[in-house]
Amino acid sequence: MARSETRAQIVAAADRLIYERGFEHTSFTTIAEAVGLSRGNFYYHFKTKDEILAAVIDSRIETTRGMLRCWEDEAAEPAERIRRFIRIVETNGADIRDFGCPVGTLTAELAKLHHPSRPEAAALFTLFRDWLGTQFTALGHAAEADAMALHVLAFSQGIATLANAFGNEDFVRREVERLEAWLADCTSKSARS
Amino acid sequence: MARSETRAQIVAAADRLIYERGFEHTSFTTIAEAVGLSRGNFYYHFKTKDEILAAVIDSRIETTRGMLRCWEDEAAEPAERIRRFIRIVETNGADIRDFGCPVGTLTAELAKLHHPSRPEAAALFTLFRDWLGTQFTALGHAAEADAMALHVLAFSQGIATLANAFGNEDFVRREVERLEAWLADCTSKSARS
DNA sequence: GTCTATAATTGGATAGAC
DNA sequence: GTCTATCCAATTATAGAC
Repeated sequence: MARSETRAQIVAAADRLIYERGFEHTSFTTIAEAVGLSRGNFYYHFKTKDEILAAVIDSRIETTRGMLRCWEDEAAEPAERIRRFIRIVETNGADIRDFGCPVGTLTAELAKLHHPSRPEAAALFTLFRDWLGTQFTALGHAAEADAMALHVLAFSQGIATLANAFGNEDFVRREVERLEAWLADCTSKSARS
Repeated sequence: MARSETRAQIVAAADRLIYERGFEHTSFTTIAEAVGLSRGNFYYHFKTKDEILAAVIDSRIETTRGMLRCWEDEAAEPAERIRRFIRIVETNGADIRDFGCPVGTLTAELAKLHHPSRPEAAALFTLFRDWLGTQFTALGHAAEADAMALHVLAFSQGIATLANAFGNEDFVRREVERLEAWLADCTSKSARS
């Protein structure tokens, strides 16, 4: 198989495994087995475990950029775009109940490990933060755009954490509605002014 | 040293280490060194790593119960009690920025590991959930008490996650104020009725 | 109750044949 | 580009002396 193709398969498998089992608990053996590769061959593609993690984070950054672009294409209204973000805790409900938020749980794990890739993982958060900030600026809240972006980000992280802990669907729906009501309130305020 | 005394020391060291480094990344060696004990002696007190985790969770449950009782003693007003809870993200600001919330990060890790002690870790969340629910009921919101408790719990989890990711103090203060404003709004509504 | 010594396993990582 | 064989360090865990 072509070098880049195998590499892509490794990154895809590692991405999923790291999400489901955590970085530390994901071994070379596990990833190699998932791809159907020998451990020896593995080292031809990645020299160290940290290299795989870096590749996975890069891949997630690209995927996230694509998703944000997609939301921009699908919705012209900033408020509707923000709603797309808010609803991912429902869209990815099953995964979040089982494994939490991929960004939040990875960032938390890397913080505890003092891992060198920690800033890159946090950059995933920054991607959402900046994108949400841009939408709030477009809504006419330039001065508080970043604060509002962080609020939405934090709120959805909290929902993800408790959804994972309790597996309660009603709770997720209720909190999403609460956050959407808050957003609607912001929107009406900007429309009024 | 007396059996129970050494055991208590082990649990205290393991508690802190698991919080700072995560459960999987905390080895017997690390805990033994922290207590100043040989690895061999260690097995006299705890047969398996899972046993230590169970003891740590039990200890956290007791500590939490004590903290909740303390808040009840210090504040008679339910709203003030809830405010004590909301402010722990500031009170424990430094730890949360470095290691996240001890309950949220442990629950998330154990979920990914499919660890048998997962329910016990979630019980820590339930402790706060029920206590907050009791306070909201006392505030005259019996019907929505649990939903409001979960809201406060989720909100503070979100703050902890982002505080850990970004290390932003302003953000924490702002979000705590936002949550306190929400609480004040609830209180005024119950006062009016 | 604490120690040293050691087994058994798994982890990351390398060398070299094909 | 993929394999097998191997190394080394760290991990959980046990046996038995003191």
